[in-house]
Amino acid sequence: MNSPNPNSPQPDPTSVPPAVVHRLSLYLRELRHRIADGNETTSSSQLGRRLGFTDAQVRKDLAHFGQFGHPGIGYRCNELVDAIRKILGTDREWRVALVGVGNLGRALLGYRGFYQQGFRLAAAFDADPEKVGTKIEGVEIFAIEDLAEVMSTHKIELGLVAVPASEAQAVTDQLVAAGVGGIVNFAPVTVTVPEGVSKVGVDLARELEQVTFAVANRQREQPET
Amino acid sequence: MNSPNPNSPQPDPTSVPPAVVHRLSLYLRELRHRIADGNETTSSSQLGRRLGFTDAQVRKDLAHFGQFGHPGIGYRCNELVDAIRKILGTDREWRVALVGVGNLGRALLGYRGFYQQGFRLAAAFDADPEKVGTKIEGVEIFAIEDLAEVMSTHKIELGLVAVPASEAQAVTDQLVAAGVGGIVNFAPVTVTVPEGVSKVGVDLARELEQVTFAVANRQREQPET
DNA sequence: CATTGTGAACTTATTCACAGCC
DNA sequence: GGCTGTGAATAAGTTCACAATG
Repeated sequence: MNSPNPNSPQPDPTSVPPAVVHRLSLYLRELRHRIADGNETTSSSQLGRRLGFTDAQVRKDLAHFGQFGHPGIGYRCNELVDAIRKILGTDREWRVALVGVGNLGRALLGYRGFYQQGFRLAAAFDADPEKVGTKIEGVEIFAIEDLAEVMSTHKIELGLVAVPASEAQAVTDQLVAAGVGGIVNFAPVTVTVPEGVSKVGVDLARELEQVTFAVANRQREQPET
Repeated sequence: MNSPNPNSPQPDPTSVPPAVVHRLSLYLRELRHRIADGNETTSSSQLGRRLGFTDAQVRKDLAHFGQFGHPGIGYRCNELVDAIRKILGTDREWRVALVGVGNLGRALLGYRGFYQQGFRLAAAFDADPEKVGTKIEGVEIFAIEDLAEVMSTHKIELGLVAVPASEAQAVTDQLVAAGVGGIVNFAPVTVTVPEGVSKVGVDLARELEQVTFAVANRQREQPET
């Protein structure tokens, strides 16, 4: 191990466990906070302690992708941030569309965290003709019928699905047909996507259920996924 | 195995892996959809196929908590829904408070899925004096200074943290001091809670990062956590 | 001398496969 | 025949522990 050479392991990324990717983005977030606090370097044990993992876990996770540390020193925050962004693919901007401008959809349009991480909400869609043609948070709202065309002209790569459960699969199908690479589904239903399209589900009530289970069973705090 | 007897295994719930609890709430959601579609029963293989797991996985997960199935028949949907709700602790109402009535906070106040699953948003808090005293979606907004008192008079058990990252730890501490059993943290920072309090983190940008990783590395669809 | 990266040991989770049942 | 529950087998993930290093 000498000067960081991210080209050493570089394994088949298909074999990286999803849990590792989850933690990676947690490391990224924590590194940014450390930088904001004026730190130049950090270590696997520091990162681990802060996040509820062991130091070995942090190192093993990173080892999937290369060598980023400096023995005796730890990790240089900026260096590691850049490396993780590259791994996650967030070292560039991504154009994102939202479908469903309800309560949650509006919140997503206004969420500044997306912008800060390089996600550009370039278009929104809604079935309500009243909303079509208006702008919310500077994002124009289009009719669902125009989805394919707008997606193409705006070069959208990712979709956020924030429609009622009953509409989620149909909307997902349309996004996929329009060539989206992945979606985040906020509807409380499991949608299916073809192979080669990726998918993450966020269900707010389900998150609360994880807490009620723990409270009802008086468990101890879980590390953050 | 005969008539379901949920009292057989009934193991130390502390030993149940978090991943099992995640899937449990997915089973619950899917069961409800099946009931809504008019089905009386389902099977581990049907549930599994729909959700992207094996049938054995579904059965093993349930086996942590008892015996709920009927050989040759499968699971009676209503029966299993009741059992899972009991396990998750959602067989009763939970009183929930929201801290931070910004974009996301307002969306959470208006989210009907919470109500449907038995979560009652009984109070909201915000630092902005303009908002204090008003109501959004029928929920009254209080000053953060009054948090402890309001939490107690409204018998709040769970908290939703939807404040900026810089405030999240302080708010969490106040909720914990007010006796909350668990929190869902929407701020993009890892907060710490004492043992005995449970915590779930939801970071919208992180969810998108899981997708960009998959797209950037052309992976295949992941089963839903 | 603090800290990484990593093989080996261990632990946990998933799948297999089949007896028992409807 | 179809399906559950479960012990045994397998696979995956985590931690240990230590040689290598700036």
